[in-house]
Amino acid sequence: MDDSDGSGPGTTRRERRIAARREQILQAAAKVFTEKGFHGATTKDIAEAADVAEGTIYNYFENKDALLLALINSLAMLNQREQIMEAGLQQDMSRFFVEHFLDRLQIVSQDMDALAAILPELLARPELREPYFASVVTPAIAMLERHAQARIAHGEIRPLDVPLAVRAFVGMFLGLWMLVALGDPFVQEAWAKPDQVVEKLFDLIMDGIRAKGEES
Amino acid sequence: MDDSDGSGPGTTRRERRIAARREQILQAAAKVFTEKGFHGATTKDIAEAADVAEGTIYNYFENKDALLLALINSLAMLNQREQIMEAGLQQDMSRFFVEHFLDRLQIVSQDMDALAAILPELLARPELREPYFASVVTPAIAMLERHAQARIAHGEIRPLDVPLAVRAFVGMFLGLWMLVALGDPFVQEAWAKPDQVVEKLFDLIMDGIRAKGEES
Amino acid sequence: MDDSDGSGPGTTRRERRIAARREQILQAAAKVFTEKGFHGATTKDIAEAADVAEGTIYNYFENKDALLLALINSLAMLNQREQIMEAGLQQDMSRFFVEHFLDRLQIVSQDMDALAAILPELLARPELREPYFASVVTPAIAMLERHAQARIAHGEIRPLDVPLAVRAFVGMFLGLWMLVALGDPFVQEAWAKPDQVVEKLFDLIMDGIRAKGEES
Amino acid sequence: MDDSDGSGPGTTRRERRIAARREQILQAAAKVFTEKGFHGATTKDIAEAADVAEGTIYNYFENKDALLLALINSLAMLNQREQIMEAGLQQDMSRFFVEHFLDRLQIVSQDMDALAAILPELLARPELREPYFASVVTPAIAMLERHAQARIAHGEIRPLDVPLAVRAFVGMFLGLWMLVALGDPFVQEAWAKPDQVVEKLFDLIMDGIRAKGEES
DNA sequence: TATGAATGAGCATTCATTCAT
DNA sequence: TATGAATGAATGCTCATTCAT
Repeated sequence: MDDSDGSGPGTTRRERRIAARREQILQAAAKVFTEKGFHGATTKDIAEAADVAEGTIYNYFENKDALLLALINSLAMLNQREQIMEAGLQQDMSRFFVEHFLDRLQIVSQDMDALAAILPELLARPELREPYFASVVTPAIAMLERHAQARIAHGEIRPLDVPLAVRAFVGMFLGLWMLVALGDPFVQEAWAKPDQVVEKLFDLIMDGIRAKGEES
Repeated sequence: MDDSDGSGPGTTRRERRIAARREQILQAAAKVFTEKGFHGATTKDIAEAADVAEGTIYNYFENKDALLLALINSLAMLNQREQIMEAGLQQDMSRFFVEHFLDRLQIVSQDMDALAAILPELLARPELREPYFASVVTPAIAMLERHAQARIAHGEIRPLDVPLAVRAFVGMFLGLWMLVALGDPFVQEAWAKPDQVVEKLFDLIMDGIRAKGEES
Repeated sequence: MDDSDGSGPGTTRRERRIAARREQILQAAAKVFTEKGFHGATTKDIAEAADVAEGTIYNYFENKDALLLALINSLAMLNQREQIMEAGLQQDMSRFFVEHFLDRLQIVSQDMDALAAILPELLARPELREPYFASVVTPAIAMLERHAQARIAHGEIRPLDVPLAVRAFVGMFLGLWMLVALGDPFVQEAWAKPDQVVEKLFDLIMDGIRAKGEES
Repeated sequence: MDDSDGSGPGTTRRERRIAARREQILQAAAKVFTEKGFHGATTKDIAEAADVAEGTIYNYFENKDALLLALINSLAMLNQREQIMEAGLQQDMSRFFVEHFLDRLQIVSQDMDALAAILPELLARPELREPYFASVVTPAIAMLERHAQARIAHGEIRPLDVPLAVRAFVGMFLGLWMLVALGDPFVQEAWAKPDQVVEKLFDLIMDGIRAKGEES
């Protein structure tokens, strides 16, 4: 009804205020979930962290579960980086891997704690798993499969079971992330100065662990 | 109070009865945690599954958390298979990897659901992470590191950053397991007929993904 | 603030606007109370039904209870039909009873649902009962008592305990109404084609149920 | 498992303890509902009135609604007096009416307050009305209809529309009860010394209000 | 006046834990 | 030891009411 300032296309001041409040609450929820886990976090905690009354939460989210879902979806948005990866086909593999991966690491690191708060619920509750898997994991894997196929066609990667290899690759990073989440000090440190680590991992993935003299 | 039979060294009938009861409750807890997750499981559920009164649980375990800890520890016992692995150094790598891995898969598959029930709590609660990490993850990684070092010394594996490589390896399996837990149908199917998959993974790990003509 | 037109004696345009708004909200409240009961109705419901913001309600009514009281009072206004009844003394009893009763039935039927929504609160909350009883029930009964006295004086009704008889009479209709409210299908149907029913009831009231041959 | 005392057929001590506790809570609920109405009564109130912890209520009743339903059902048991009424056919009408009615009044008076607490919910909530109507009202009316038919056959009551007459009769008492509940001082007093009132009502019902000289 | 977002007291219900039997 | 009824603190959520715009 009131969009008299030119602040944005299709967003009134009211809509922006509402979106901001929603975000404020969502961030608070992410913070508290991260600190105490989903079950350990009370709506009171979240309200306090958001500097809002408890009831206000319910003006923006149906219930506590809806907060979790919204958080999952916001993490899912990381996926919109897909384009970069398609574009990455131009680069040679080493450079692409290193650059893209470092880039990705930056992003994931920030959300790692939030993910660690969400993952438990994801594992424990099938009804949350399906939408998450469909909207986050499936597209990411599909994109990597296309990427790998292109590299194979281009002769950079040898022909192999692409779905499995991609999942092994994705799994490796998921697993390394999990080691961090579980508190492994080695990976935690490595995560801190990632350039060398990423290079070494690239090496492992490209050439495997076999000694030179040996034959497969 | 009663050790009049010679039934075992250091275990009276009473002690065995107690141990059996404890195990009965623990198995029930594992079952219920698996089905409903730690938070979804009530002590009432567990008592019913164990065919025991609610109060009886507290004669064997301090509280609900203690059940979780005991379960974590019992999963940690998988580690006692370590000897096999040390012995495995005699075998050539391919055979060792395949055999050991298939073996392991059998065990892990059985406990996978229980782990999926426990992991969320592990991730959410730092005070549980530390003992778990120390008693399960650290020894497993250390053992693999020793194993890898031996293989390097033996010239089967090329010299590399062993701690990182081992963690990448462990992470890969953790990550693949997580994809199963998250519901990825491809890995779930692959998990079902593991022989081929294991072989392909071995291949990937040994030789990497690089096309033959290329040079590192 | 603005009474510049001569629109009515003592009512400015503003006052009329205010009264209209009040009525609009009150009707909405009646509707929602009827549908969901007093406790089931939220101020949000009422605001939506009145096509008004929630806060606006509080510009016209102190609180939710005040809405109920206003509704009670508006039902009490049915009482202003009293004059008709006094006038009814001219008619012979049968005609008066039938005509007046049918008339009344029309009115009551419309408000029956609203009454069913209000009555529960009336029964449950003493502080509401008193004003209602004083403003609605007492005058109605008093008027009927005068009417009955007149009929006795006129020789149409035999001398009897007027207060009791009137209450038995009033009670009978209240009770029949309650049977409808409780869902009795027989009375509900009878309510639908009232002419015959009213005649039969008149008969019962006038002559009782005793068989002709019998003596009191 | 333990019925070693001869205290009752098929009731163990445990069962009796449980039944007693249930009754204790139910009585407390009746009391609190009566005082504050269903919505005004909190589970905390009920627990305090029953001298029990809040949680204990839920060991005996599913939820607050179940308390209400149990109360409704316990009032429905008044109906088991039916036999008396069938037997009452032996007595002459006047005596039967007076005796039975006085008897009934004693009972109803005691439960009147509880009924006043329940009725509002009955009126407001259709899902409660149906079972109540089916289990309490329908049988009572059916029984009175049979009774009336028998009296007609016996020549004590003139032929009339039995269903309507019975409902008018039932309605009259319901209505009088409601006037009491609404606080009418006259009926309240009359209720206190019922002998005369009952006789006068009998008179009204039997002979109607028509003056002797008049003709229908 | 009208609005509707913010508020927070209040409530039904759950469930781990205790303890008398 | 085993039992399971009793406990009551803790929690998610509702909704009448307020008040800044």
